[in-house]
Amino acid sequence: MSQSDVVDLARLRRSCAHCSLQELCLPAGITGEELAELDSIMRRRRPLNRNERLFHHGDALNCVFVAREGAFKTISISREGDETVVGFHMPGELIGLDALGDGHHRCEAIALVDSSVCEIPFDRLTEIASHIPGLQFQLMRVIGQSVSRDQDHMAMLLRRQAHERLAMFLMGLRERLEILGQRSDVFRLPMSREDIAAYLGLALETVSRAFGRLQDDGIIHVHGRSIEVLNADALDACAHGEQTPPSAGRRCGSRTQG
Amino acid sequence: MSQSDVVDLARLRRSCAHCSLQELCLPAGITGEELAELDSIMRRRRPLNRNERLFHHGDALNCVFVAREGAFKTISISREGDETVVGFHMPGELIGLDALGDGHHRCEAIALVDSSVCEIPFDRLTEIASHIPGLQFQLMRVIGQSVSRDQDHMAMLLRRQAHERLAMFLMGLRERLEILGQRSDVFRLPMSREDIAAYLGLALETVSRAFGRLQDDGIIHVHGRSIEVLNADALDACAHGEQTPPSAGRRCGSRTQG
DNA sequence: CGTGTGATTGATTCTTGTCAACTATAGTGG
DNA sequence: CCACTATAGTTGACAAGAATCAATCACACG
Repeated sequence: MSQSDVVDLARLRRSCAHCSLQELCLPAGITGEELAELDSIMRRRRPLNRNERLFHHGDALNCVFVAREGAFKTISISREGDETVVGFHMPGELIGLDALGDGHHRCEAIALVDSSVCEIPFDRLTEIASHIPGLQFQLMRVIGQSVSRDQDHMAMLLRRQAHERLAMFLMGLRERLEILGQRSDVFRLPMSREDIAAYLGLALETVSRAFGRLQDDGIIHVHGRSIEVLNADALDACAHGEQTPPSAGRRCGSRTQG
Repeated sequence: MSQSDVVDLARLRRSCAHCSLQELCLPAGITGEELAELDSIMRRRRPLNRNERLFHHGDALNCVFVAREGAFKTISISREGDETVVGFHMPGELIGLDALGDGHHRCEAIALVDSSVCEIPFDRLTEIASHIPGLQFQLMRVIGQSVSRDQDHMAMLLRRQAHERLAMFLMGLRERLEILGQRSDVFRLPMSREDIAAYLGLALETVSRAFGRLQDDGIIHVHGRSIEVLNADALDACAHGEQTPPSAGRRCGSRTQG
C-alpha cells in the first residue's frame, strides 16, 4: 500500500464517508471505487458567513449543495417583495433542488449562522448517477424526501392555529436534531422570530406570543433563541390540536380562561 | 411496410406521441425506438369513476400515473382525521410522486370526475430512464416542476387573504387549461368548494364568500362550478394583493364600503 | 315533485394582524 | 469599564378577517 493510497482513504473518510452525505450515497450499497468517483466531483466550499448567499434567485443550476455545518434558509421573494421562507436546512440536508424544474433557482439560499457546505456539480452528479444505479435510486429518494418535507410544511400552514404551527415546527426541528445526534431537548434556534414567522405564515408578533403561550403552558422554556423542551408529549399533542394532553401541559389551549 | 407496422405506429400515436406524456418524454429528443420502449411499459388503465381512488395512503409505490382525461385531487389525512388537499391534477400531469421519499404513498389520489389515467411501473421507468439520458433528464424536470408547484401552493397559503388565495388558485388553473389548449376564460371547476377550501387552507364558507366578492368586483362570473373570467388582468392583480387594478374591477377590496 | 347534496348567506365569536411602545441583548467606541 | 446604539424580541390595545354555527337556497336525481 503506497503513501498516496493511505492519504486518499483518509481524504475519503473525511470528505464523504463521515459526513452528512451518508444519506445520499452510502446506504445504497456503493463500492469504494464508486464512492471515490463521487468524491472526485465533490468540492468542499469555503465557509460562509452569516447572511451570505449560496445562490440567488434566477441563478442557473450549477451545483446542488449539502449543508455541513451551520444552518440555512431558502427564501422566495414574491412579486410584491415580501419574503417567504420555503425551508430551513440543517447539516446533512440538500439545498438547491428548487432549480430542478426549469434549471434556474426559484429561491435564494442564505446562511443563518456561520456555515459550510459541500457543492456537487449537478451535471456531473446526474452523469455519474446514470451508471451507478444505487446512487440514482438514492438521488430519487432524497428528492422525494424534500417533496415530503414540503408537504409537511404545508400541513403546518393549513387551518392550524399559531401555537399549533409553532409546536409542529419545534417537533420537526427536534426530529432533525435527533437524526444529527444532537440534543433535542435543549437547543438554540439558528433563525430569528421573523424567519419563523415567514416560514409559518404568521406575523412575527404572533410567533412571539405563541412562544409565550407554550411557555405559560409549561411545555417549553424560552429564552430568546434558546429553547428547552420540558414536555415533549405535550408539545406533540399541541402540534396536533389536542387541547388537554393526557400526561401533562396543565392548560394547553386555555391561557386566559379560569 | 407491413400491416403490423402500421398498426404499431397508430398505436404509438394514440398512446404516447399524442398524449399528455409529451411533456415527460417527447421534447427530450427521444428516438422512435426509445419511444416504443417507453410505450411498451405504459399501460392504459380502465377509466375511473368519480370518487374512485387511484391509490391509498400507505400503498407501496408500484406505478406513477399520468392523468389523461378528467381531474384528480391528492389528499393527505392528518392524524386528527381532517383532509388537506395537497394538489389537483389535470390531464398531462403526473400523480404519485409523493411516494418517492420512502417508497410508500403519503397521499390518496381520488378522481374528482370520471377520469382515465396511464400507469407506468416505476421500477421499469427508472430502469429505462437509466439508459435513455433524455428521459432521465425529463424525469428530473417533471419531478422538479412538481416541487415548484408545491412551492407555488405554499405561496398561496402564506399571509394572503381569502380572495387573494382564490384569485391565485384561479390564475393557476387558467394557466394549466391554456397549456392543455382549452378555453381559460370560461370553464367548469371539477372540484367542490370544500376541496378548494381544503386546498387553500380556508373554511368552505370563506371560499364561497371569496367567489362572491370576486363576482361583485366584476372580475369573474360564478354560477356554481361554472366560472367565467371577465377581467383576467384584475384577477391577476387581485392575486397579488393589489387593491385597485388599473384597467377595471371597479372596487376590488371594498365590497361593503361606500 | 320531493329529496339530498352542494352552495350561499347571515350573525357572532375568536384569532390574528397591525401599530405602537417597551425591554433585553450584543456589539461599539470612548 | 461603561455608556451608547442598533437589533431582536416582547407585550399591549385595537381592528380586521376568517371560523363557526345556523338557516336558506339551488340544483340534480330518482
